Amino acid sequence: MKSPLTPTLPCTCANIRRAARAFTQRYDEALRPLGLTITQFTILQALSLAGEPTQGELGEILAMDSTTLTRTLAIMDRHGWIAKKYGADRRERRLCLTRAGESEFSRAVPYWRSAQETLRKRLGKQRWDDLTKLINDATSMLAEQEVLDAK
Amino acid sequence: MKSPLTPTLPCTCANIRRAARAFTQRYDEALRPLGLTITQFTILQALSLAGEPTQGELGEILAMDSTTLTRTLAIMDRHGWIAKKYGADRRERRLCLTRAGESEFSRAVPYWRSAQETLRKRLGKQRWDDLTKLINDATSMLAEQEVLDAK
DNA sequence: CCTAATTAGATGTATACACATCTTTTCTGG
DNA sequence: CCAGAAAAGATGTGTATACATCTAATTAGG
Repeated sequence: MKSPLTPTLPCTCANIRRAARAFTQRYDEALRPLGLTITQFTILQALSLAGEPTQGELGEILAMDSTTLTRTLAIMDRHGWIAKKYGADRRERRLCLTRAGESEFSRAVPYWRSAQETLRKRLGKQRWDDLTKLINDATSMLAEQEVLDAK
Repeated sequence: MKSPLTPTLPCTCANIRRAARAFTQRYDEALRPLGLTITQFTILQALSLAGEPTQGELGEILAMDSTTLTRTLAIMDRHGWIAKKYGADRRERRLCLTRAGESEFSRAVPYWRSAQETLRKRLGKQRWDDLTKLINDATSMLAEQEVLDAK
C-alpha cells in the first residue's frame, strides 16, 4: 500500500484547484496541435451553445470575472474568432462566433472529444457522472450564495 | 424551475475549472484580511504537514509544474516565510517553513477554517465528503497515467 | 428633465500557471 | 576517470485570473 503521489489535502479548495491543474494539463496537451487552450476552447463551445450573451452573462456562466474575459476575448479576437455586437444598451457587447470561429471550433472538437473520452473511460462512467454532478452542484451553491451576499 | 446561473457544460475540464474559480474566489476573500491567497496558504499548509520536500516533490504533491513553484516561492520568500536548504544533491532545494512562516500559517488557519466550514455546511457533509473523494480519485488517476506516459 | 447612483466593460497591476530553454549538478557507459 | 545523458531548478515568454479604478452609458429620484 504505497502512499499516493497526490495525497488528500486538508483544504477542499486546494484539492479542487489541483484537479483543475491536472485536467487542464491533459486537455491543453490534446489541443496543442491546434494552438488552442482549454480556456479558449471552452469559450468557443459556450458561444456555439449559448445565444448571444453579453460579456457579463458569459462571465456568470463560467463563474469568471467579466474583466478576465476582456483579455481572453482579445486574444481570440486577434484570430478573428469572435464578433462583438453593440446591442440596444450600448454599454453591452453581445458576443458570438464568426465563421472562422465556428470553423476553428469544428476543427477542435475531435481533439477535445478524444481527451474527454480517454479520461472518461479511465475514470469509468459512474465516477465521471457523479463527479460532474457533484462539482456542478457545488458551483451552483456557491454562485447562489454569492447572489445572496450581494443583497 | 429556473435555469441555473451555472449550467452543466459539456466539458468536464471546463466544469472543474469553473468550480476551481468559484471556490478560489471564496477562499481568497476569506484570506484577504491577511494579504494571503489560497495558493500561498496551500503551500504553507503543505509544508507544515510534509517533511522537507524538494521543490519537485512539492510540485508533484500539488500537481503543479515545479517551475511554477519557483515564482510563488519567490513571493513567499520575500515575506520571509520559506527556507531553502541545499541537500546532499546540490541541485535540489529542500523546502521548509521559517518561524515567520509557521507563525503566518497559524494566524491564517482560523480564516481558512471559517471559509471551509461555511462551505461545508452549505453543501452538507455527505456531498462534501463525496466530492473530496471523487475529485482526489480523479486527480490520482490522472497522475498515474502521466507516470505511465513518461515511460 | 437633471442630477446622482448604478451598470458594462476597459485598463492598470499583481499573482498563478505551464512550456521551452538554459545552467548546474549528478549519473551512466565505456 | 570522462564524455554524454539525465535531472533539478531558474529564467524567458505568453496565457489565465481577479481586484481596484476608470470611462461611458443607463437608470432612478426628485
